[in-house]
Amino acid sequence: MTRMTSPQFCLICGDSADSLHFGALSCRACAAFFRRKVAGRRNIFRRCDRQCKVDTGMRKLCASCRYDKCLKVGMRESAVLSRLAQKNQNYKKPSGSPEECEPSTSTSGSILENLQNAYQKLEEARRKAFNITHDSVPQSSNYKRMNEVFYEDIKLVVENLVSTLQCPDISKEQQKLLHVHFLVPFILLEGGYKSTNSELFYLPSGDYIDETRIAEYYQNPDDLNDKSGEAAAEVFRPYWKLNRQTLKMHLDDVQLDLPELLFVTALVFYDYGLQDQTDDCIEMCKRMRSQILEELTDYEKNVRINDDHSYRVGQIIMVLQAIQRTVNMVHETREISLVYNLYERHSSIFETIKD
Amino acid sequence: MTRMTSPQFCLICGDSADSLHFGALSCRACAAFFRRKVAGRRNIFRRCDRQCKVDTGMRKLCASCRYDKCLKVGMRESAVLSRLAQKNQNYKKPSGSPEECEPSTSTSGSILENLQNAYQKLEEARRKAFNITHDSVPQSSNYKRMNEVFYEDIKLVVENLVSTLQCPDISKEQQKLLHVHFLVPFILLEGGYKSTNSELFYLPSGDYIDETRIAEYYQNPDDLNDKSGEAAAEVFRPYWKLNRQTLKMHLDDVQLDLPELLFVTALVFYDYGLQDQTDDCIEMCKRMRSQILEELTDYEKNVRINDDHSYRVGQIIMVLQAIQRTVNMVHETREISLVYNLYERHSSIFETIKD
DNA sequence: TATTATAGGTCAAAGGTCCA
DNA sequence: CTGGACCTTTGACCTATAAT
Repeated sequence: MTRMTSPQFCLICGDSADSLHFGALSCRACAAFFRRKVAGRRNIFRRCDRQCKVDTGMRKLCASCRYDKCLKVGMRESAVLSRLAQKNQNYKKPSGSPEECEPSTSTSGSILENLQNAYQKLEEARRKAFNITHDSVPQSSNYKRMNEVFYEDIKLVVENLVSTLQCPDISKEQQKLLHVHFLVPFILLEGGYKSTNSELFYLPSGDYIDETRIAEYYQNPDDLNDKSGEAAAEVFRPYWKLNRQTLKMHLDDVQLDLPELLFVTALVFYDYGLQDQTDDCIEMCKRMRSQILEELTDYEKNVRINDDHSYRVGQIIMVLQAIQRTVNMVHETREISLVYNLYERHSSIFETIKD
Repeated sequence: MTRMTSPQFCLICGDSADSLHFGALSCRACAAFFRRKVAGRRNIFRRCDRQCKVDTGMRKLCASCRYDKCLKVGMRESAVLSRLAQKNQNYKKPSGSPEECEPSTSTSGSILENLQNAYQKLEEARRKAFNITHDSVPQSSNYKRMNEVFYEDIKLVVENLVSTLQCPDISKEQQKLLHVHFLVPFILLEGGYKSTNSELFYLPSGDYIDETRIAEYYQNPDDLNDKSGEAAAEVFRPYWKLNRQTLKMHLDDVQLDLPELLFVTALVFYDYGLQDQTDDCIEMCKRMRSQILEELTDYEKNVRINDDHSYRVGQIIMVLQAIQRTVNMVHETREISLVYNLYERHSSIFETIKD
């Protein structure tokens, strides 16, 4: 704005001025000095009595006086972008070099890392609960056993996995909504994952159901008193057919690895478009999904050697559609309410965990 | 048309707005920013978690969030360089880097190209059928009119769009299965797409329904003889609430452009996991989906300037889940069978086309 | 033909990175 | 840590063009 023909001088050191920098006419050197000091945010050790003369020759001598003069002639700390960046917690360090490829899995506090830890704990708890040792051989199982397993397993999933999925600033009711909606798709998803490439269906206990011989196992209730057994069997009866048609086919196709399974798990959890979901909860889920997708793409780019990570991400996200279809088919059978009954029996767990 | 005397503000940064730019009210700076980013076709390095607030002070801080916001408030990439493109059909985008990839849209025989042609024909047919001229102004419409529009439109969709979607080596019954399953999600998807960023719901005829005043329009049947009118109104009644909850929210978020809409459309068509779908048909759909996903990733890499195309692809594929949920909710109302009745009336069209 | 709205082009100013 | 070379982005200002 002040474009004068006369030569101008740096208001700090008197050197020939470059242009306006951070709100004051200055040379590039003083501008760079000011930027570094602001960005560095370190205290400037004062070694003088504030009387230093700052000029071209002396400007190196006293940083504190030079900085004072910068402020005095009108430079504003807020004009340094990297200063703003620090106020903005979301700002990442820009990667100058193109070959920069820090795998973001190592980022502490990442969603994946949390989930990996939680899942490890879950598997550990399962080993204990179901007496799985490293040399135990998977056994053919039946529906009664399956019911017992899931009855026990839902407890473990809630304790170890669900409880670690953060829901910042969300009411307990809404959290519970997410929890309730999470369990069925998770059971479907994880079951399909563990049974990838197999004709058998693997339970969380490590045992399996041979789907080709389902009929004989199903007519084998030797304990008629156990109502919950029948209930769960009812719930999971339609599962086989539906699952094979939709979800299992997808999962066998996509061949998820464990981190990918966990990303999909998290996406399933932070679902939105649910009935009775509040706007706040939807916003939170959007934010979380955005973060998860970001981490997933980082994972595909940097950790897996896949060249075409976009394609891979697309394939993985398509699993969500398959899950959605399967869940909806299960819902249509109306027997899903029984699962919620199972959930209700454990709901005290939520109450104690979410204090 | 909306020339208000009150001062207007840039929808991106809140600065005082200049005028419409590339489809959105914005200041000159944001307009220039958007133009440069699109025209430059260089990747925007994302250094944040997508949560940056873009305002006058911060707008310089995060280019990727600023760009996202441009898209979100309605700026269209296609509006940049549109003049040049019109003047010179052979206009090539400036290639910043020598190894600039050839945009795959030009690939002859691609799925996208076929769909773009088909969709253009469909829109052309709609203009003729619904008497849309370049100077016709959208009218508020009602349910009776909506029914007429969809009754007519399904015919046009089948003739112009569905008929061009190839199903190699598939029996007519299976093709019909795909066609029938396609119509509802397509109507939902395209309606949501055309109504992006609007509170109104736009019909294929160009007219709109004002959802806030739905009740008064719904109780307005002046022709009780027209059974199909009532039928379709019944079908689409639950649509409004469900759609707003799930699909519309996604679509407003993702801001698909036309090619992306068409990719999603194709993915919806080549669905698998459908009841009564044969293995052959499933195999075909898998192949087609794979090809579509490939083309979509190419498109995101080469045509759109998005830095992390993986993230974009993931976002887009998530729309499939939202569609799936909405379709299933519509199915649950059981009124969907009426749509199939509408379909049946036109089924002769299939018979003549697929010889 | 003049006007208006919105597109594209240009360039100095400003910020950032890198290295000796 | 410093200074300065060098690069990229920004936004004010200007011109171009299509529709009216």
